[in-house]
Amino acid sequence: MGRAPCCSKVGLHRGPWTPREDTLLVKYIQAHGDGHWRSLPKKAGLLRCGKSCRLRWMNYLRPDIKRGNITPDEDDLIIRLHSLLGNRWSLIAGRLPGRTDNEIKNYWNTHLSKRLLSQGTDPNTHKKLSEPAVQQVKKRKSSRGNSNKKQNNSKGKGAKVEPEKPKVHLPKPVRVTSFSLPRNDSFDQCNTFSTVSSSQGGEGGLGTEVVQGPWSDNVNDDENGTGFLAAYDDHGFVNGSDFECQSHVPASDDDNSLEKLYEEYLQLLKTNDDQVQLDSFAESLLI
DNA sequence: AAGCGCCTCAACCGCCTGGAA
DNA sequence: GTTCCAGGCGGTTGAGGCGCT
Repeated sequence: MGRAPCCSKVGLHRGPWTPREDTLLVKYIQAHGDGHWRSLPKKAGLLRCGKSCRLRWMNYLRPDIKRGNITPDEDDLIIRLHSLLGNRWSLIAGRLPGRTDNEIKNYWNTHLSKRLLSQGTDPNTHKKLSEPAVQQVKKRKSSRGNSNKKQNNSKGKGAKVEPEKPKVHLPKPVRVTSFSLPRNDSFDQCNTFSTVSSSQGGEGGLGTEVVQGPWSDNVNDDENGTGFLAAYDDHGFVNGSDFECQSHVPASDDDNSLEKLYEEYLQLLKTNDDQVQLDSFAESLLI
């Protein structure tokens, strides 16, 4: 018995949000708070599905969101958290102040997984790929621009040749309830480790601190620049037990706090036996 | 300059879970 | 104990931008 859609799609707007819709949503939430997503659109005068409103608010309109310019340290942290948690984007996002799961998921899929592949690391297992696999990746990369360049193109939906899809090799994700890890609270929790929020103006109001635009060039150009990925490979982060955190970029408050954050997680792992490492780690994120 | 194809990322979809009835 | 509802999550899609030929 299939579940009915979350809302009737009839007569509802879809696709990109207009500035007017954004304004309506923001004004409503500022006045009444978020939650009750199903009834919210109606009350706010929006012809949108409640889910769509929630997504828009969570990913783009919340005042505490910072967009773009993922720092190399955040980059590093995402990779390391992913090696521990797998595709549990919401958990990873919860550890990165101002970042959303969608943003991190996209960033992983478009940048980091490719980068790991090109470095000879399996983005799913975070283990070294066999030599032929690495060469295949490089081949594919270099073949870009040739007539045979169609690979994982979503536009060719019909005859989609499945490239190796990322599979999670970790236990089933633990759902984070709004009680155990509410979004905003998670930022606060992060801030117990870090001072990030104080520097990014979370209370700046809608859009005042939102950075629009492409990802930082630093990130894209960082392939070998800071060397942290080389360290990643060399230290085998997969088990989370035999590498050392390294600060590879000039230390700012943000960078240090991210390092600290991750080190705390590592300590949690180190203090438990191997069997319960992941569980403990996951639990630590939920408290 | 034009056309083609890839890349990015905002948005959607379907499923799952927890809580209320 | 069961069913239904609402919220949350990860996976997937596709429009638009961009680079290459």
